[in-house]
Parts: sequence; C-alpha cells; structure tokens
Amino acid sequence: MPTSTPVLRLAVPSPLYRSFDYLPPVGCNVENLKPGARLRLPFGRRQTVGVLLDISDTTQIQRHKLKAALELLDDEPLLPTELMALLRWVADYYHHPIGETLATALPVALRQGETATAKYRARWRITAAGQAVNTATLGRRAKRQADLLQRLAASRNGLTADQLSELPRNWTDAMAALVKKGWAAVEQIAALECGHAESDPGPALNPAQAQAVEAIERCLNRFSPVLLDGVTGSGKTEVYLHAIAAVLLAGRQALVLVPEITLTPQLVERFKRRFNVPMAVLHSGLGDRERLNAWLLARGGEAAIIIGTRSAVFTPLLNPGIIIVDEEHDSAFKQQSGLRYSARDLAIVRAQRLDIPVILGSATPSLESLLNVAQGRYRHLTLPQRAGSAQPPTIQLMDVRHQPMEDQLSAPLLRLMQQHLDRDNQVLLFLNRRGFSPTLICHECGWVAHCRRCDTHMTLHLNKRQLRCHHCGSQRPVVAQCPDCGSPDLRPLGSGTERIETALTRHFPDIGVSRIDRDSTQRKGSLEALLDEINRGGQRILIGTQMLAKGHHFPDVTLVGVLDGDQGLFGVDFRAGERMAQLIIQVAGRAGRAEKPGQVVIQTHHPDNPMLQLLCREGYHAYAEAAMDERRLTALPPYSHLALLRAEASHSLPPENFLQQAEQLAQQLGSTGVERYGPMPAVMERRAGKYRFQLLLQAERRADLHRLLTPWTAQLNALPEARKVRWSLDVDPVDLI
DNA sequence: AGCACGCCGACT
DNA sequence: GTCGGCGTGCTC
Repeated sequence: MPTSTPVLRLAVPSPLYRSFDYLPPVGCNVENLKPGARLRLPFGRRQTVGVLLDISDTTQIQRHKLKAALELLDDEPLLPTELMALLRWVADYYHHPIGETLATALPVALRQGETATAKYRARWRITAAGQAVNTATLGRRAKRQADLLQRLAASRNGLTADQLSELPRNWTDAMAALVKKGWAAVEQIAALECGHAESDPGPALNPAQAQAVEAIERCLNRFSPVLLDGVTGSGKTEVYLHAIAAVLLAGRQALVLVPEITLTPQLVERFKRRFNVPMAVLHSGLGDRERLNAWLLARGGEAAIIIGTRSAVFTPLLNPGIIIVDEEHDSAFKQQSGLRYSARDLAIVRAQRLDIPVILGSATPSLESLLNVAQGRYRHLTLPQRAGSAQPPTIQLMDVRHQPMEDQLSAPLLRLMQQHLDRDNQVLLFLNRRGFSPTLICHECGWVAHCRRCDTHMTLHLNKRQLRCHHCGSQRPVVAQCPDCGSPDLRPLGSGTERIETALTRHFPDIGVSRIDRDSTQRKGSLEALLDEINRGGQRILIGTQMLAKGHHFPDVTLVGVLDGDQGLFGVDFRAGERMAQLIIQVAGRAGRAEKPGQVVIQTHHPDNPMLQLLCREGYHAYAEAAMDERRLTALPPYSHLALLRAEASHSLPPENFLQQAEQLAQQLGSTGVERYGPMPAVMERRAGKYRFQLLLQAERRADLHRLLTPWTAQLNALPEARKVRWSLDVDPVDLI
C-alpha cells in the first residue's frame, strides 16, 4: 500500500475557531517538519505565517482542496513542545482561536516571518599569554595595544565593542594585533544586558527571609506554588534574589514577571548588581528586532534571567528553573483585549506543567491567591516585619463630615500636614483622579461638559486649557461660555490632583509641591527627575495618583493622606473594595523608615464603615478575611467562576440583540450549574462612540462553566446578529465594567 | 481579521 | 457612464 502524503495541521492567525490543513511545501523533506515550526502559507487570496500543530495521515478536507505550504521557516521548532502544549491549553481555557493565541505568544517579528536567528556580538578577553606580557615594555612601542591589554586584564569577563566605544576609533586595529599575537581571544556572546556583580552577596537575611528562602530552595526541583506574603519593605525582592541565585547555580533560568510600572531601570540595576549573568529585559519600549533577540536568547538558554511584563509569561526557556510574579494582585497581569489571559494564572499553570517552583509575591495578595492558600494549594510564606526593624505605619480614619474643606483637603488634615512639615518631614497625598476637576458645570443652568462619544463628562485640565475625556481620549478647548445659556459663569466641579496641587501651593506658599500623575510624567525621564527632586528634599509635599503607590519609596515621608477614602465604597465592581484596600496599603507602605515611623490618615464621610475600620485597625489580612466572607456569602469569585461576553457596535440594538440570542443559545445548550445575568448595558453604555452590552455567566464549578463555553463560543459566530457586532469573551474577568 | 465580490447612490 | 459605500461569504 503506498504511503500517502502527510497532511499538516496548522494554526493560522485568524479569528476562526479551527486549524487548517495543508500539504507539505513542494520538495520539503517531511522529516524536517516538526510541530512548533512556522511555515509560510497561501491563505485565501493572501499569504500568512502559520505554526505547525501536528502531522497527520488523514484530513476532513477533500484532498484536491488542500494547498501546499510555501516554505518551511524553521528547521527546529520555534516553540518548544512545552510552550505548544501550554498555548493549546490557553486557547482551550480562554476559548480563544488557536491561531490568534499562538500569534499573541510570538514576538511581532516572528509573526511576520522573520528568520529566527539571534544577534551575537564580539567580546574580547585576555589570554594566559597576554597576561604574561609586560605592558610597560610593550607600551614603549605599541601604546594602543598596551592600553587595550591593560583594560582587558582589568575586566572580569572581557570587553565588548560597547565598552570600548570611548576609545579612538582605530582601537580595532590594535585589538586585531593583540588577537594575532595570541594575547587576546575573541568570542561571540549573546547581545544581552549583562550583570556586573562584584560578588555582592546582598544584605544578610532576617530570620523570616531566611526561612522563606530555605523553604523555596527545598523544593527547587518540583512544582511548588508559593504565596510570598510580605508587607512593604519586608524584603520580598531579597527573597527572590536568593531563590534566583539557587536556580542559577543549578544551571537553570529564572523568569520574573512584574507589572509594567515596576519594571524600572532601578529594578534591573538591582538584578545586575547581584548577578553576573546575561539578562533579557522585556519592556514595552523594546523594538521588534530587540524583542525578537531577547526572546530567542531566552529560548536558546543564553539569557539566564528574563524580566518582563505580562506577555513575558510566554517566553520560551531552554532550562526553566523558577517563575516569579511580583505584585501578583496587580490587575496589569490581565490582558484586556484579544486573548484576555492572566499572566499570573498562566505562570502557575506553566510552572505546574514544567514541574518547577513559582512564587507569587505581594504585600496585599489577591483574594484568589489567599483562597488558594487557605485550600492548601499554595504554600504561604510570610515576611511579617519591615527590614531594619522599621515600625509599620499607623492608619487612622479621619471623619471629614461637617469639617471645613478646602477643595478635597479637610481642615484637620491641613493642620496635621502643618505639624509634619514643621518637623521638616515630607507629606504624601493620594487621590486617584488626575486633572483639575472631574468636570465643568454652568452655575446658571447646570450644563456640564459631556463627551460626545462616551456616556461621561469631560475632565477639566486647566494647565492645558482643555477638556479631556479619560475614556476615549478626545479633547477640546475649554469653552468661555455655557453652550446652552451663554453664561460665562462656568465652574470646576470636584477636585483632581491638579486642583489639589494649586490649593496646596496656595495654602503652603513656602513649601514645594510635586504632582505625580500620568499628565506630569508624560515626558521621558520626567518621573525620575521629579523623584530625584523629592528625595533631595526639594519638594516636601507630594500629590499623586496610583503612580505614587507603586515601587518608589519615600523615606522622609511621615504622613500619608488618602484624600478620598470613600471611593472604594461605592464602586460598581464587586472588586472595588479589594482594590481600594490594596491601594491604601500600598500607598501607606511608601512612608517612613526605622527612626521615622509613618502616619496614614484616610479622609472619609463613612468613619463607621466596618470594612474601612477593619482595614485601619487590623490591617489588610483582617480586611481580606472579611471580604472573603462576603464573597462566599454572595457566591462571587474566588468562590465562583465568571465569564463575561461583551458585545459592541455603533448602534445600541445589535449588541443587545446579539447577547439575547447568545443567551438563548446558552439555554438551548443546557447550561447546568451556570447562572446567566443579562444582557445588560455596560456601566458606561456608550464609550468611544460604541454601544456596549454584556452577558455575565457565573458558575460555582469551573467545569460547568467550561462545558457550556466550549460549544457556545464555537456557535456564537453563526448567530444572525453576530455580524453586526464586535464580541469578545472574557474568562475570569477582573473588572466587570 | 483580511480580502474579494456584488449591488445601489453621487460625481469626474 | 464610473468610484465607492458596506453587506455577504470564504479562508485548508
């Protein structure tokens, strides 16, 4: 019996929930075709790049309809078996088309068919013969060579062209001479940032840190999920560094995931100071080619440490040893478009499949992770004390009812600020609302500035003399007169950081005020400049949004004021309270040091609110426990599982109709164990000119949810209204907005 | 998603 | 008479 040509099953980047079958490229040795390799394909009337899923002898497609692939792009699988399997799992779990799932995981350059070859660069190092050379003698006749040789002798790892760039341009001639004489040798190394540790062991660990490190080191060779639960300043990073050191010692790689805002040069520098190894840093500012390079060098094993944001969870690793997710509670780990994955959750799944440890670190763990701890799925390692025996800040509620207010600043807060400033300390104020005021109102007729494309008002930015919509980005100049009644009496309504800054400057004319928010830090480097100024003591009052809450520490701040503590009480999202609590604790953690304990006050109109009281008196964990009880009673996550089907269109009818049909389809499919809510309009029904609706699915058991989702998503596109809307499914949504 | 086909309105 | 609007259909 003749062996028929094999059929290639390929994932093609398209929103279709299926794979596509092709014949091998003409003249291609089938032996060379390995799952995980890319092929260039004819697809419809265009060409595209697909990823080989597997090879089969059979196909559902009529043989004559099969096209041949055009070209094999990778001799070796681009995606290792482990990642291929993970991504197939991801496509299943998030009910996302396999082609788009794989495309999301690949760097742009590879998606477009770029060759998968990494960049290397030359590095010269001194040889034994070179070390024996008397440079003083050599220097009489060949000054350049002697100089280079001395530089090479002084370097630990040899030198690259970058490190020699300050020399006159013809240093290459002298280097060539050294190589020719056998005094220097050239080698090709990965084009990566490299640590420059001078055997820096770091600070001594305190007992809790040492215990945590020990516990992690004991299970380096198997899947062991750990929640590293440490208050701000307790030295979580130090624990990471020790765990990574142990992993590197075993010749394995460490993958570190951080929220975008935390991935600062300072963090990378800290890693570099500690480790003398090549590192791939995957930040948002990387160009396509650089990103490709970092990706390939992680895959080849040349990068020992990979630090990156959300998408770095898909980095291929030759020899994975550990995954670390810092600030695991941060919602930035959830992708909010396309494949809506949670990098934190996938880190756990991937570590499990790789059978390696995974550390989730946070001072304010998500309720999801705390439940996993309670159910014995994660080990709980705690770092209770602040390093250097600094006292934790005290947190108090400040009742602002009946108090005179200057914008958002109550009289008692202003008095308290004065006391701290009198003692030469700094004050940090937190308000999660940028701009001058949330809107502009006509004092004559009540007109307010509305966005034309969204169901919301426009924020007044007085500095820029603009009205801006924070939801769609549209902007227009501030009007001088009310468009409705013509009155010139237009007034700002409410306060944002810009207005508070103005009020503070007025109230404390002799004290410098720094505002830190997205608007004041737009220019590259301006955040660093502001932080420098603050740490030098130039500005002693800081006002900012949640940018202030992350990463940076202000040792001279002794008073933190949360201006709007009521914000989390009336959130439309069930997680609003949890988020506010996390933010408050994170901001509180910015303040104080050993000899200068911090004080935190939260302005509120609801000083009797039991949740706020709990947070202040007993801290985050007591709060979290109570919040957890609430979630259990209301059967909300983490005690149930959600999926949200969203739909939007330029008119309001199609999204609602589509979701209506989707709801009926779910009913027909028999959705045992799944509650359905909706269709309902999104909290902001119209945004950027689109009408948005959603349908919420809730199940106590995940299996029930997925049993429905699998056939459901496959059939949604066949619904009559599907063509008139853009729809997307969000499994485990983080906000229901 | 892309991309083409196809069938009705205002323009060189 | 054509350019072009977006509805419909298809991608191995």
